[in-house]
Amino acid sequence: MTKTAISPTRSENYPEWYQQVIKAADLAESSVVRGCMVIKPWGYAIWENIQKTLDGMIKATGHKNFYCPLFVPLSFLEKEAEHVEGFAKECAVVTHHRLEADDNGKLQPAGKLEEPLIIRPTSEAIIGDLYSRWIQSYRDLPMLYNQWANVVRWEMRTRLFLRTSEFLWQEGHTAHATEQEAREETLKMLHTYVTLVQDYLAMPVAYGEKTKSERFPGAVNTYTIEAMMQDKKALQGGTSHYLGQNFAKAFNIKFLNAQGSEEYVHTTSWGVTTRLIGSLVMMHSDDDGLILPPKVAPTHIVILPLIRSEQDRTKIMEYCEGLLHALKATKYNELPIQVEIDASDLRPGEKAWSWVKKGAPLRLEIGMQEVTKETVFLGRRDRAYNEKVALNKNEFIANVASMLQEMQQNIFNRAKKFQQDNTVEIKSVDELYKFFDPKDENSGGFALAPWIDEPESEARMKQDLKVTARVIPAELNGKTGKCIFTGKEGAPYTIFAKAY
RNA sequence: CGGGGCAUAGCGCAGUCUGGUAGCGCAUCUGCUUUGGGAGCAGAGGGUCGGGGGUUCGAAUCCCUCUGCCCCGACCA
Repeated sequence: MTKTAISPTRSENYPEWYQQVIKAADLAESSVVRGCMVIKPWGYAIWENIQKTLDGMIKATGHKNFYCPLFVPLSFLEKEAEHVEGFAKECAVVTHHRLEADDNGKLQPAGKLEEPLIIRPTSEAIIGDLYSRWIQSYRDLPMLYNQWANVVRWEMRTRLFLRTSEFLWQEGHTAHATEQEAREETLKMLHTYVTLVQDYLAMPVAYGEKTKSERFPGAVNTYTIEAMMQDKKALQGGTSHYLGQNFAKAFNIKFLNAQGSEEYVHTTSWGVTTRLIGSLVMMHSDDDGLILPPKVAPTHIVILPLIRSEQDRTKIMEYCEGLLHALKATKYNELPIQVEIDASDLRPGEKAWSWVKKGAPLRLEIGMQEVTKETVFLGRRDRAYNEKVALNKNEFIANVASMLQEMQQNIFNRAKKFQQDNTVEIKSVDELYKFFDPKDENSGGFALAPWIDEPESEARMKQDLKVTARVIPAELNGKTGKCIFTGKEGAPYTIFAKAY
């Protein structure tokens, strides 16, 4: 029986384990403000790494960053009927612009606004208004902009990173002359997200189109990336929408084409959020805490000096500094390797465990033995804690980048295997009900079944099994079969799962 | 908005039924001893018991009221 750093373990209580990992890794904590979180430096550094990588990808595909206001006039939101219906219930509304002390000295809102302002739940509305003025001619198209921002959705129930009232994201908004071009853009960005999560966050995903009921309010088509967590539930990691001319018509976004006649543009929008950090935690971590894929880790290698007697201090620290500089001069994933010496005076065991819980990929314990023998004593986060090895210092430095890459690949492979092992093709309603057996806690996963998208069977699954249609996997290239509910032919294979 | 809970030290809790000087664990601080698998011992600091009102000689405890939060449901990146 081995003691784990995180209690409870995943098998004992998965949701509580998730909260404890976040706490132990010092990623974030909940704020005094209901439903909001404070993202702490280690968590924010992960977000900055995701941002840096994705921002590069967004720019490489021809987009430019801009920034729009936090506030959206209420009347703007009203313009697209489905859109407002989808978001109305979760809007935070600003009605006043001043505070005045009342007779009891309590501050009261004063200065009522003529028109209430909505704190953006998403920015289609305000950007629709901008684009209607910015776009006049076919020469203005395509308009390819992205913004990094915070948004607020007043959710009923919140969980750190997975669903908070305020969250950080990027939202791309593009306008195109033709439907075909806008559709290509939608899919291009979907694939950008697939690359980001798979190659960078080491998260295998199923990707493709959403079913009708899961569509973004106001979209013609919604595409998604869906990841499987270690409790076999699905988590939507990002979306890309083809909005057709819905927003163009609502906001009057028109252009003169080359032939001199007026047309509505076709728009898209796409986004990923700080939720990615939540899925990263739930997909890769273990009962000892966070496990970070090296590409996203703020610190790749932590050097832990073990100073037994003061007379050794200078020698050990010099050796550590030398190691630090040599490692910093090496590159992984085309960027300098991030190395840190933890010189805090915690006890060795405690210090090492704190970095295990934070998910640092490599730990180097350095004492007099290493100094004398010119070695490093290495612990890897993808191996057991006590599986440490002594390696020649120079060999380690020479091989460190490939070691990190091997870890990155291992982490992806392990998650991929888990997803594959828990994805099952379903041929009948009976099989579906067996797969999601409510009496068996270990049941479930991704059920791949041919299905005609209609409300009756969808409601039935949700009611009986708490299961929803997650995605029609694009990898199957439109493969169809006999709908398991209606028996109709031509039903697209669809992934069903319990979802976050 | 429906149903159920909770509010006591920085964090987690006991004490409330049955009223009688505010407790425990962790964390913090100090000292000594330890240190290559999460240290031990000794000591110290820290709370108008969520707010307001009432009953009482006396209220964390009983009554009224207000506020905030959590869980289950509907909503959701």
